[in-house]
Amino acid sequence: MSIDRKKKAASTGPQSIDGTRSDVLRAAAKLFRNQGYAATTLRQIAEAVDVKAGSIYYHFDSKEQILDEVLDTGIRVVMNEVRTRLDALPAEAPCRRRIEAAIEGHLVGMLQHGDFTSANIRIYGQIPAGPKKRHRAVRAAYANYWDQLLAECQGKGGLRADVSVSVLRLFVVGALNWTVEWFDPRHGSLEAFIRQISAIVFDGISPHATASNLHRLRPDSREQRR
Amino acid sequence: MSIDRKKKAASTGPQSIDGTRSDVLRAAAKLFRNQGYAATTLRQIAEAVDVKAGSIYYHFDSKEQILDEVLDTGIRVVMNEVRTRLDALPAEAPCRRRIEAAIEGHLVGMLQHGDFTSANIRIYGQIPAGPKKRHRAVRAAYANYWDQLLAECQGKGGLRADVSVSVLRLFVVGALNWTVEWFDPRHGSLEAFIRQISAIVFDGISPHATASNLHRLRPDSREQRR
DNA sequence: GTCTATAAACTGATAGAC
DNA sequence: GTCTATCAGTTTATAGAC
Repeated sequence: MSIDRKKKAASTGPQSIDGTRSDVLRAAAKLFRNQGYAATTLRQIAEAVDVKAGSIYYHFDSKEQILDEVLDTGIRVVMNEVRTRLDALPAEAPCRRRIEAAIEGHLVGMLQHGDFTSANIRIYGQIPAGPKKRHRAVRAAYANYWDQLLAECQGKGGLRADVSVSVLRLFVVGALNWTVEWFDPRHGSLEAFIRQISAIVFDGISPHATASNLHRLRPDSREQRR
Repeated sequence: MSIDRKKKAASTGPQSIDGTRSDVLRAAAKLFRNQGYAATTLRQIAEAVDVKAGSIYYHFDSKEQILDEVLDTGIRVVMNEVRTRLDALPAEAPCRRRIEAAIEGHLVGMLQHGDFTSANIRIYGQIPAGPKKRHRAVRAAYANYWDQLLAECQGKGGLRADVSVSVLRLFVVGALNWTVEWFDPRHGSLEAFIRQISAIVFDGISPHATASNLHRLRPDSREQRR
């Protein structure tokens, strides 16, 4: 029996160094992401970390407490990546560079902690009222962080002014959030992906005179305009 | 008892004219959206349409069959709105206008059938393998529809060429999908919203010389560039 | 810290009356 | 078409042994 445990723990790899408690959170995030909160049973979480269901109650008071921690982690890892990059920029950095740094941090945070961030995004609209209300403050803080960045840039003329900051933030962060659902590292590096997404966010899908499509500016290959 | 039924049916409004079967689908879509598939019980669906749980099995073979129809409806209503608008355009319509029509159709379809479309987006990643596999063809057909539109435009130079069609489609459709999670009609009309979203999708968040921010082009109010 | 055993409630689905 | 009654299985959470 203890032999079985050691074997499984070894196959679980270096994740187990933090102990059962963190293992439960990681397993829960993955299951919440792929099945939803209500559909995930404590027995499934327990089995994933090679423990019996009853043992979980030594580390957590309830299933809802596990949910609380998974939700908060999903936002905090992203916020940390964004804040780190923005704090590293010089104070006089132009808006485009600052927003690029925020986009990069958001994407890196999302894609490197996919189970926590994807679980957060997927299940937030489906959880009970209690956890939803408790988690709201963490979400609001992150939204506020973006709003301040964007509002400052819009005030300086570094951001389009015909759309409100809140709509810009909801659109951009929403679009970034969704990339975790379809980004595939087999189709290219994360760095290249970040550059592409940044380009679309800043300049849209319209054709631009970039190095890779300059040839399109020859009149005969241009689409007819009206 | 039959009095109670009539009273409830009247309060349910004109939705009931299609009969219990459609009522079940509408109620299921709403519950799936807000609680997830597994968390929604047949008893909850039954209660929402003022019927007993056992009665649902007269109209549907299983809970999974209800899921199948809710999922398919969520994509089909959107695809119909998009196709209707594109088919109404003249054959020589420029790419910008065609893509604008697709964006408008997608947003109208999503926001006017919010429970079906939001349920689809929210729970697709969390449902059992059977329904997921069955639904895949409907999703692929819609993705293909966008890909053909975008590929044709990119070939004509009507779309930026430094990002692949599939990434452009995934980003744009993903961003549009997410708007159903935050669009609030109290903050403005649907028409104005569509114009704003189209503007961001085509030209990005960078400042532009539009009528509403021309004053920003005065040199002294412009952000310092480097 | 983890286990077993169990309580109390709920689940999808079926059978048969009306 | 809808109802009631019920089956067999599952759920979260608890109690107490080790």
